Amino acid sequence: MCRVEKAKPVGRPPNTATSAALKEAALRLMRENGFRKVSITDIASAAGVARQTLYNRWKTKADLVLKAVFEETALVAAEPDAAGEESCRVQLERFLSNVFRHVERDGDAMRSLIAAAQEDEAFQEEFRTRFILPREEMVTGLLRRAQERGEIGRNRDPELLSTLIHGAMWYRMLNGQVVGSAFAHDIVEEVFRS
Amino acid sequence: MCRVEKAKPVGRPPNTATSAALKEAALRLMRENGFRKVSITDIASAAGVARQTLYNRWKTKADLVLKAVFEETALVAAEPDAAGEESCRVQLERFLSNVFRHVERDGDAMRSLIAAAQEDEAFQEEFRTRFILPREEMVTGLLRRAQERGEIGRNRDPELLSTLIHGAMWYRMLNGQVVGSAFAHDIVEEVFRS
Amino acid sequence: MCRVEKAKPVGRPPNTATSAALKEAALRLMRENGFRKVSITDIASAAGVARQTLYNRWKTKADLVLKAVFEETALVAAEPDAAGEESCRVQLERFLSNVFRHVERDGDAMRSLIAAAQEDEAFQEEFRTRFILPREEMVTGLLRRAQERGEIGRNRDPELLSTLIHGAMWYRMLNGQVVGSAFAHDIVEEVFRS
Amino acid sequence: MCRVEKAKPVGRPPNTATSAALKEAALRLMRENGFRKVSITDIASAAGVARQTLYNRWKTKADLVLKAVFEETALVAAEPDAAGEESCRVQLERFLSNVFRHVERDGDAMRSLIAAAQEDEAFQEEFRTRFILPREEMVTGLLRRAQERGEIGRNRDPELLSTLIHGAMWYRMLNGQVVGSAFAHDIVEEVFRS
DNA sequence: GACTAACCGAGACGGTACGTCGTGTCTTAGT
DNA sequence: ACTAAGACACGACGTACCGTCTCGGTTAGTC
Repeated sequence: MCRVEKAKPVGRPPNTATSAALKEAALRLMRENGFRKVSITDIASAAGVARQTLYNRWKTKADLVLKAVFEETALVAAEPDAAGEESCRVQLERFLSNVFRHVERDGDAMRSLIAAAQEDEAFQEEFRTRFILPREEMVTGLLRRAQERGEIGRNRDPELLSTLIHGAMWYRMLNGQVVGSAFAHDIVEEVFRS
Repeated sequence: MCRVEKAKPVGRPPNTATSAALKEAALRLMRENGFRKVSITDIASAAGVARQTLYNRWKTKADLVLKAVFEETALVAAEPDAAGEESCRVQLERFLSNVFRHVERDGDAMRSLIAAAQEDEAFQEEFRTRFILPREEMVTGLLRRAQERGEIGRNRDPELLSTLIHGAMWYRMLNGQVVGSAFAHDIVEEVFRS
Repeated sequence: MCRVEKAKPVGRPPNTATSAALKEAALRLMRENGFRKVSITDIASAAGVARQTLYNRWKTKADLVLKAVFEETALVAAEPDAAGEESCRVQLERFLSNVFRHVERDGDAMRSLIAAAQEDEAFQEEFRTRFILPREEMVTGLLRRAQERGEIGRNRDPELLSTLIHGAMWYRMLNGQVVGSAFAHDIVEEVFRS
Repeated sequence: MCRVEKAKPVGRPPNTATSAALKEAALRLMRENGFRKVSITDIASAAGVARQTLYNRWKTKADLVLKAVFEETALVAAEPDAAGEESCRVQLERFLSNVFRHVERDGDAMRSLIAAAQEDEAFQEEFRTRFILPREEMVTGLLRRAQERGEIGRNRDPELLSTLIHGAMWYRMLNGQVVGSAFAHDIVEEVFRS
């Protein structure tokens, strides 16, 4: 029998407070000034930390910000776990409203991340796997349940619908337009029309 | 009394061939390496031109590329001028197919432009006015005609549909997925389902 | 017939005041703090100039300092042009006294340069060619004239004597000892003893 | 009454093999790459030892190397203990030949040490006391004996001669020229000429 | 035979300097 | 007036060492 022993770390362990300070500084500065405008030097000195320390933990600025955003939104985006009698339509609208509200706050950060992903293959991949796909699957899953319950027709394609929904959000966001609960309502209306 | 109708230019006029060479170099290099990876210095020296010459004609790298892309796509995106008996559905699908085919070639440039727009207010505005809105209106107009002809219901919202359509395209493009004629067909199917 | 036209410079010419300021700052800082302790950044900012400007003109800090020292000492080390009835012995003693007085002032800089030369082949070569050899030849020439005049014997080797003389100076200098006119006198005494 | 004769060490004593490994690695790396090019990190990892271990035993890289060189050359430079009938002239020539041969091997290390001494007061002092002065005194002593024996005149200054001799060696060494037995012979010839 | 102080490997961390790159502006001289 | 070439200030980049500091684990010699 073979138990996997977790690799025992040697040497001085990284100071978790330092990591936290860096993440916090990165998110704050990025929200204030945008991803591009913030330099690694800025983040490090805002966190009161040597620049090298940042390089010790993340490969790039994008890497750091990405991880920081993940941690923050991990909780926020908790699946509605839609039990009960509530209709999928209502659930979707509430989910979109929540997401859109979040975008109202962190939209600039997201825009910056999407922009950064366009210039960096590896970043793109990680962003997609850890951020985009999970959200896509939430919507796809919800729509599939709606199909099972007969709220939308058998002939509809949940994945295409999910692309349309997220695409609409991105399109508005990236064009500097508002995304709010009214927009969420309109989208749901269109998707669920008989 | 003497009014100056148009400022008569004195001195040596700008060499139009130079502008063309710069645009050509900019587009080529950007297609090969992406917007961010190409520096103004690169473009200028690829065109065999001094950097200042570039600054004399465009404010920024983004400005140059934007103008260059406009000129190239001006012809491509010529309005279908939808006369005749052809259904709007068919027209829309053909239009989307055309656009998508173009995206397959210049998608990287477009992605770069969209990314650049996220970090530059003025660029965003110009990109939106001269590139995005015209395309949006083409689709909106087409859908409105479809509504008049009864191809889609009175209760549908052409602008929302246009956002959904363009959004889907952007979403796929920015996530590094293919956009092809099959995708165009699926979208049209969804939009025109009764 | 082929006349060598001197390469006509194009573009904005380097600002000579900038070069002068950099050289001056470099020499001053090096005299105050020593070669190693002075960073390129220090020199550039002391001269009120961008760091890149320094890199545009000299390959390394050593390169800059070397050139600066050359220019300064070019005049100082003007050959005695030993005309007249004065004995070579007197001429040599005066020459050494002059050099030693100079060392009293710039000895630290010279020590730094010699040190730097030990870690950099190319620097060593240039230092040797442009600084050391000329001085060596002055002494060798003087001794050769002394030989012709019968002030020293035919069997003596001017080059060996020059090595002994300069070596003594270096040895004292590099060991932090004083080199003064008394030392010059003692050396000459030893060299010219019958 | 209890006087502490020597502080009795408690706890685990330093591993002597570790010190030896560090010294060996330091000398080897320095001979291969020169003093400046070798970092403390390099030495420590070449010896398979943590950096801190090095700092526990020596204050600086120079300190380590200096000590290591001392130990190695302590034996080499064993005084000729000039007994017997051999003339001082022969003894000096043999001594210089030995030293010069050693320089042929470890000259680069010595050059590096001399260079390092120019930038570090304390290092200079230690280098001088423990390395240079002993060698100087060997030569001075030898010359004084030569004077007593009448091999050189009463009016000569042994210390000046020693400075000339060592200076010549340094001068050649620091200028990247060879120092060999022929050079030793020439020097002795000059010193002992009547 | 257990205790305990020092040793030791490994790596975190704040610094400082490095050399390179790109941007936007400027200064020349030549067209 | 435009162009080619290049100077220049500025600011960010990623890397390399330095010297110090924390960890966890290991001895060697006393109690």
